[in-house]
Amino acid sequence: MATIDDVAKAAGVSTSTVSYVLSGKRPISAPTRARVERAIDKLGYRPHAGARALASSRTNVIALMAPLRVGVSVPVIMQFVAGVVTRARDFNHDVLLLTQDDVSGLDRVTGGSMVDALVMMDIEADDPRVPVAAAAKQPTVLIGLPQDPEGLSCVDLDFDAAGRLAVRHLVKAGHTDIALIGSPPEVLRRHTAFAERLMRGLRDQAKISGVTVKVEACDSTPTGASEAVDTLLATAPETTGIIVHNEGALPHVLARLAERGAVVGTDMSVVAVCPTDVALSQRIPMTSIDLPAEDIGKVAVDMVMARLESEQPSETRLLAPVLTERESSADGPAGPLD
Amino acid sequence: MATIDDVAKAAGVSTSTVSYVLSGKRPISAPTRARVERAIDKLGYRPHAGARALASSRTNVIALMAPLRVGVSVPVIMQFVAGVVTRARDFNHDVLLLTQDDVSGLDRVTGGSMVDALVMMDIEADDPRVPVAAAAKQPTVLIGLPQDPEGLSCVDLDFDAAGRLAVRHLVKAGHTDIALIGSPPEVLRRHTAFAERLMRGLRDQAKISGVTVKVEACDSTPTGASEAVDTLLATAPETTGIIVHNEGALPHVLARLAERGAVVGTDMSVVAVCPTDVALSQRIPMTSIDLPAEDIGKVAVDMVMARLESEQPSETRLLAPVLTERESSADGPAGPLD
DNA sequence: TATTAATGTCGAAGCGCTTCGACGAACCGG
DNA sequence: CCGGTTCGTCGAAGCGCTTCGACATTAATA
Repeated sequence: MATIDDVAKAAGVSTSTVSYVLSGKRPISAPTRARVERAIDKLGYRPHAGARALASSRTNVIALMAPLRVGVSVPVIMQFVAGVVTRARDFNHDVLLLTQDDVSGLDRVTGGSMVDALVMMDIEADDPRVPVAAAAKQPTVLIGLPQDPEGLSCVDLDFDAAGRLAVRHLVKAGHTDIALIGSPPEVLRRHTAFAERLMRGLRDQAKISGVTVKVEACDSTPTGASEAVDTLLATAPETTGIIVHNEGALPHVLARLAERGAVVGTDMSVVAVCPTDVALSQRIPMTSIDLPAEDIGKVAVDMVMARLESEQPSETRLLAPVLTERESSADGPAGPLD
Repeated sequence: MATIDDVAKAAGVSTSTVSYVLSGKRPISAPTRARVERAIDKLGYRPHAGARALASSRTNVIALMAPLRVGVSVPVIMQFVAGVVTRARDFNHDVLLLTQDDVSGLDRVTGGSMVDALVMMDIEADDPRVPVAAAAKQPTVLIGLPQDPEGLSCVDLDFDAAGRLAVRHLVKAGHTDIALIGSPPEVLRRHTAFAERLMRGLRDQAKISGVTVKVEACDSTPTGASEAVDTLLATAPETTGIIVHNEGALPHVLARLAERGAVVGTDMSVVAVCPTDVALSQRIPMTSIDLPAEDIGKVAVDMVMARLESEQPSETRLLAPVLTERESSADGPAGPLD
């Protein structure tokens, strides 16, 4: 491999000049720059990342912690990941992927200065990674909202507002008996932030609107979905509006409803909280509140890069939920409220 | 951040001694080692990855190219990824994730010595990345089989054998009219290796067994699956055995078959080629040939690490397919052949 | 007991890059 | 026409680590 000195020699300049051509941190005359550039691609020179990291204390790598936990939809995780990776490249950064949610990986990459910054997904209310990340010298952005962000920046869909929006939508259409088919029990047991926030929004709005909301946890399997639907139909047969917040279970919930004779979009209104592509690839185009996973990933990178470039106060960005009406919801027994 | 010199000073030894304690490359007496180790965790010392990379020309990072292409099942990709990441950690390596299939990313990370080795997924017959990887100084393992591996190691399920096995299984059960519902047209257009190999195996065995195999490409959408099923039933109504090689379409294929009145496991035998968990999470437990994605990922890492530790000739490892009978297949019109 | 071989530790020379201060040359206004 | 800028370039000092050769010690061998 050619080194910067080889390039300097070939171009007849000093190494620092080559470095400045590369970084643009000092003015270089056009002819010199041209000579250097010619030498660079004649030799096929690539700066050594480690040497660069050592000298500049910048790695141009960010870490992405994307725990592959049971109960969370893998395609949705990947949408976040894709957003992060894509946007990181726009900032000339690469992504180091950590799939275990252990704290050890975290301080390996931060302590060892392997990365310039951190993005962490799937944050729990009381996540052990948060204090560790807060103590690191690298800026961190959380996708999700812990109880105490400890000065870290956060970004997520405003699930609280999403919950309220979903209920309002159903109430406005005349539904008074509403249910949530939610995350798998494991997810709730972990106090995953987004699940709890949606439920809070739901309940708050239900109280305000004076309607009932029955909550049913649901495994992301055909069986789990069937059970959830069955117990719902058994314990709250008057239900006419269902909110589904579980990408994996959604198709099976719809299938079970069909088997049980409930016609979605007529007898039963269903609002999904999920990425748009998931909403559209069901048997019926679903009325849904979009979970803009890829965008959130991109915003996370934007935020973390901003903090890298200049000291900035931490901020929390909650994206406003957008509900799109499609064919899975209709007016309820009380008729449209206008 | 504490440096190795700080540790040396604190322990009253030279820096090289600290280094040798860390690497174990030279014998160090127990008391010295103890003093050094105490100093290390008193200071919270972490070696600087860049400095280490520069001095040792080892980064302890491997690159994983996992292009997120249309038509390939995201959960399946993630199983490969999970296998790679997990196993890499066993070798004390982290994973740099590249999701674009462009060659530029490839030589950024190899040329810049950002990684020690490479694992590339989703290999096409004539993949432009292959020659580039072959020219890199880092060892590379391909998950998939290009036309010309150019001295690189490869690992994959033996799709050729899988195709033959699937046909043999159906023929033995008395089916003579067999069909494949395969990958999406985009995947075939890209000449993705595994899709073509499965089809080759299928056809070879069909010729040998004297049966017909109708091949139907299939989008991984409800519509795509329905269309595939419909045209199959229209153009080859005598079909009694179907092989499905398309994780995304599988549930929709089964749904459509049900709608069309074909009882899977009785009228119609279906063999899936997919990961076991996918086979088990269908409406019926599917007879399937396992695609051991996570294992393949792990093997890829094992192979690449072996080449890293000692110069070894390249090898191609094709995992033997295993068919597990479950409830989606049964004897056909000609009855069991024994 | 003299000789050789481990064993344990140190010092110093890099690894390839960035960056700071310095310096000559060209350029400005007064 | 001269002091003060600005521009373009250079040299050298690190960044924090690994690793090689050297050098004492101590243990094993004859």
